Amino acid sequence: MRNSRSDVVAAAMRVLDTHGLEGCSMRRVAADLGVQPGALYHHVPNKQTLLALMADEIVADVVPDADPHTTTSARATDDAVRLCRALRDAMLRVRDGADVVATAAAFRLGASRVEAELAALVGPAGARTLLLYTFGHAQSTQTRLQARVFGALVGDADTLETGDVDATALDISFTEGLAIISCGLLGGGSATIPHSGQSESAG
Amino acid sequence: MRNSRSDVVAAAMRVLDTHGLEGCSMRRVAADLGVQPGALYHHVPNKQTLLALMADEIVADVVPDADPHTTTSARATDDAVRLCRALRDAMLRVRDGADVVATAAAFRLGASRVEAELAALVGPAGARTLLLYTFGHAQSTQTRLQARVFGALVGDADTLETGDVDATALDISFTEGLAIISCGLLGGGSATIPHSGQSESAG
DNA sequence: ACCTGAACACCGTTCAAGT
DNA sequence: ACCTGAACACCGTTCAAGT
Repeated sequence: MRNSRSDVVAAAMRVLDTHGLEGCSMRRVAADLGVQPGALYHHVPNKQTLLALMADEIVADVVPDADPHTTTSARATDDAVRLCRALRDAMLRVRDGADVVATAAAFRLGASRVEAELAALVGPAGARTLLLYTFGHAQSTQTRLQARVFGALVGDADTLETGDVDATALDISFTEGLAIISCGLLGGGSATIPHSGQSESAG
Repeated sequence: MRNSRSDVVAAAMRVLDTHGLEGCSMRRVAADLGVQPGALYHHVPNKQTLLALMADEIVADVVPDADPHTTTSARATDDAVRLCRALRDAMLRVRDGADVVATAAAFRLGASRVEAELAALVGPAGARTLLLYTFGHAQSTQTRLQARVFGALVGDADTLETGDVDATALDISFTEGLAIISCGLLGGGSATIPHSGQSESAG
């Protein structure tokens, strides 16, 4: 054989890095592989599936950096926050990564590995809340940092006026929201208390 | 004159309703207006701008249904939650509305009217957190409900297995997340206390 | 099994020329 | 000022035919 499915995904990741999500066309991926556009459809049924595979790769090595001795719920919330941080880092590491992951995740929210891990720590409602916030903030961050680069290239004076944001300011902004949510998770009330083990369905 | 800018936006909203965001092409909007594609560029510089105008229209009449006697912060948080609910309703009211608004908002987070109102109630960090959650949840909701309709048309048996979600279940899910965040906003700690009047910059 | 060649049915955007 | 006609440089996807 000449090309495998993972060759296609690897090529797509390369094109994503050099041309961004908007420029990541099937035809360009094919060109990167030195192959005709139609050839891709032997390895992948359509573009949407290819994007989902890319999203999986971006998120692949997002792991909680703490061992699972979840006794107090304060500890669990802390682990969940760390997992969100790792997820955010993974998405920001690749060009337009947040958009790729968020788009693919929208289709199957409730079915991802990271969400399951979060749900085990802080319950399903907490997991959704954290995940949606993390996706949204990362997308916004990436859009703004990219706009800043673009503005710098054009020499746009408005850039400093409307978007005087740097990476560290956005980091702090992310942390603030995370603090609000985790505070709400600890505050009791309507927040579901997670089972310390797995949930009933592993599907 | 034959067509104004608002005619173009109105036509775009019609096309959005009948064909969805994916099918909302400049050429189709032009056809709806009985005009050549190039004619649109007399009223709008590009498609991105048209989408932003559509987003403005979708969100236009999102107003807080409570008067501004913000004395206790519990009251302010409640108003903020109600504003998020109104925003969500407005987005869900039109086909793919959440995607349209979220895409347009990503470009200028920190510059929208609704965000400013939220910030006045619960501070900038709280506003961002609520807004990103509301966008993300609404997008996910709309994607899933649409997938359910599609599955029903195709008669896909997996629909019931993987996505047994209805509108009310998603409503409850939204409320749960909102409860977590507002609980965090009230919990004090790192949440910024809003000024009861305006912030320093009205820009 | 994997790929080529070629087509089909589309896109957003530009721009001279008309009225 | 607003629009036509026509083009430019692209898309995703399909499919007979080759090896």
